[in-house]
Amino acid sequence: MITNETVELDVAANILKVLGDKTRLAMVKIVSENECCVCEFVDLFDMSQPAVSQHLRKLRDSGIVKERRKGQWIYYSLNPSYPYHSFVLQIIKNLPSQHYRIEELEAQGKRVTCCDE
Amino acid sequence: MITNETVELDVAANILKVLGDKTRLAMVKIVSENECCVCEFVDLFDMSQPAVSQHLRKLRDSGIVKERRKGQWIYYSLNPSYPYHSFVLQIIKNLPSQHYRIEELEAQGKRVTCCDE
DNA sequence: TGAATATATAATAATATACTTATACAATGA
DNA sequence: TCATTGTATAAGTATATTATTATATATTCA
Repeated sequence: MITNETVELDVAANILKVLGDKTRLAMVKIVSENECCVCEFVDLFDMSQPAVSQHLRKLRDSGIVKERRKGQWIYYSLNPSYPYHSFVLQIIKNLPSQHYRIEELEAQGKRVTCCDE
Repeated sequence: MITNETVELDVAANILKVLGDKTRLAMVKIVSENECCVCEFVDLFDMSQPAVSQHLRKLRDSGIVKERRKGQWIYYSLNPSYPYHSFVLQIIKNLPSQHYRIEELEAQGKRVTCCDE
């Protein structure tokens, strides 16, 4: 749901800066559709694990996404308690779904098993 | 008016990167409400003329804003023919109005006279 | 407890960004 | 035509960003 609250200029600029990177924008769209863990991003983006971690840290530090540890894995998802969550949703809603990427991972057997809990 | 067209990920990331700067985001919000020329931005942001010009160039090169020469002055405004115009509108619609800034300029007599044409 | 796996962090290097100063270009008006 | 004003561009510099490599931390399991 999209509300009509105004977002201060500098807050908005910071959010847009964090989202203004192709990798991070894709990450945000992906976690808005599927909870996802670090090693899956490594596969999805064909990128080193530290590089992925550092992008995720920016997203986490800003508050846009949150993490949830499950055993050895840390799952990332959109953070609905983020004060500017609806602003983020509004931005990503017109991005093409990235669900097909998750399906490709599954087809390759690379999706982390998380069917418990 | 906001349409529901999807915006490719890398296109969106580039737009967000351009808007992910406080000065440029303010510029875009301002020109969405008032056509504005370079020297006015210099006053508004208390910033050097070349710095302003370089920000405007990024906005112009991306297609987000357009320019119109009027005598010695060059006026900037949102570019409604930009293919992703509605995406930009959607982003800036929740930013606080910057019209008061223009009114302050007017009160100080610093608004460029553009009452002709 | 120790090895294996998942993730985070630190240090570093390459590149990008956003200013500054100096200068060029364009339009106006005496 | 020349001085003035508004704007753009070029060159240089300081800082920020994003990757890499190396290492640390955390969890699981034998």
